[in-house]
Amino acid sequence: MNETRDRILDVALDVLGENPDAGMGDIASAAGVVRRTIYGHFPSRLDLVRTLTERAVTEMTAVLAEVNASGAEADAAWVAFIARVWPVAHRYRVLLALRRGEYGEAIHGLLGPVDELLADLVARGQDSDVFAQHLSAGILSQVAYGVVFAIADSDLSDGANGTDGADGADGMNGTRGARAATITSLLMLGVPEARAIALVGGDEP
Amino acid sequence: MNETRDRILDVALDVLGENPDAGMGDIASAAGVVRRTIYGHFPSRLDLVRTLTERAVTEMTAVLAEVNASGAEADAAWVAFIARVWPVAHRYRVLLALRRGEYGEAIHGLLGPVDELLADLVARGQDSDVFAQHLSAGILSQVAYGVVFAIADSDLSDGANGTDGADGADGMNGTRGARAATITSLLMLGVPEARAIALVGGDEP
DNA sequence: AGTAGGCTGCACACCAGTGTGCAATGGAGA
DNA sequence: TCTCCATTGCACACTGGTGTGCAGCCTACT
Repeated sequence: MNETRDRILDVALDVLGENPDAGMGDIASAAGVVRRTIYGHFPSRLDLVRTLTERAVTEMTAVLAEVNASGAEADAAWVAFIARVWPVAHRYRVLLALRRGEYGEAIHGLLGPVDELLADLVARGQDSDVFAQHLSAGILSQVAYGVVFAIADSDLSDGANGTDGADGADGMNGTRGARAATITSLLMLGVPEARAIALVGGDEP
Repeated sequence: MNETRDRILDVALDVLGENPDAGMGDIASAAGVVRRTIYGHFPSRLDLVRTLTERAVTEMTAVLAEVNASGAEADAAWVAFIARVWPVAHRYRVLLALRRGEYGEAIHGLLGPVDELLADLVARGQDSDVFAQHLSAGILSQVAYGVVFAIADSDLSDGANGTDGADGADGMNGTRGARAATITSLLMLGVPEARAIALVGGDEP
């Protein structure tokens, strides 16, 4: 039930990910609904953004916790993480964008769990000497995370971004992008190129 | 001459770098001036932002052109570039922030020269096999550039951010940050860790 | 058929930011 | 001292976004 509410959330995730300053009007029309309707589901814009962030954080932490508990080496866990996250990378991009948006301060707290799990993973890799130590785990994880989504933004041209956000397409460039993003982030984490390519599957050049 | 105008530009660079949505009021008070005064120098907010961007682009392209023409290998040139840019990294951060701001579209064109020079440098490195080729030169250069300033943002805590933005302090953490940012970006560009450390000077751990 | 609930399409009030006009102030140089 | 000029401190109009109220409508369910 609550089909409309879900669609609003879905669309808002996309719209705000692209432009954190998008107004209720933009979100509404993108969701094929009138502005007034959104206020029927969310009392305020902040409330919508908060709900949105909570949902994204929940999904992210689930993936991270699972990958983190798999017992794999940190670099392999990182690869698994990117592989799991990549198909909806443009979705989670909102986590980056919202920090800089209007009430980024209010949102920042919600992102704590994600930051923590990412830092844990990187710290684990640094402890077992598979990740470099030029930067603290906290900063390194944030930057690596940012790199992945920066590549997601530029590489896959987001495909058809029409009215409905039906994203079933893991198209070819999506796969290529995933490979590039994984390798690049691994390199940045200090994993040697040979090992990175081995981890990601040494297929095509 | 035009001391006030210069101070406005300086301060605006900082303020907008931190928050691209800052209003004329914020900039004015940060510059120790009343809002009305800014309109005496710049007819509109867009005009201020454009002037600002042009100035930043000019300085950046100067550094890049010089480093690019030095004849050094691409990785060494990159190191020189970061070394030159780092002391005022938080200043040039505006180039990243403005792309996402209100009229990022209008600004994007101004940044062309910087993007081009960066991509040239990276492409040169890829051609001579010192940089990795998982990503196109265009994307790789942008991401590496972003990484450097992301680290600048998080590492040096921006020091005293009081009323006047007098930034004479290249303090200790600034130097450490520069080293970390250079190594990290080199790793991401595909330079082996040993070579990266050699390039940056293999001093302390 | 009747009814309930979600959606619509207006109408507002409100606020924050932009850009302008104009008189007053105050300091630096002729 | 007088004058210029930048800066100030108001005033205002305008815009665009938020959030609310209310009457109507349309659909699904009974």
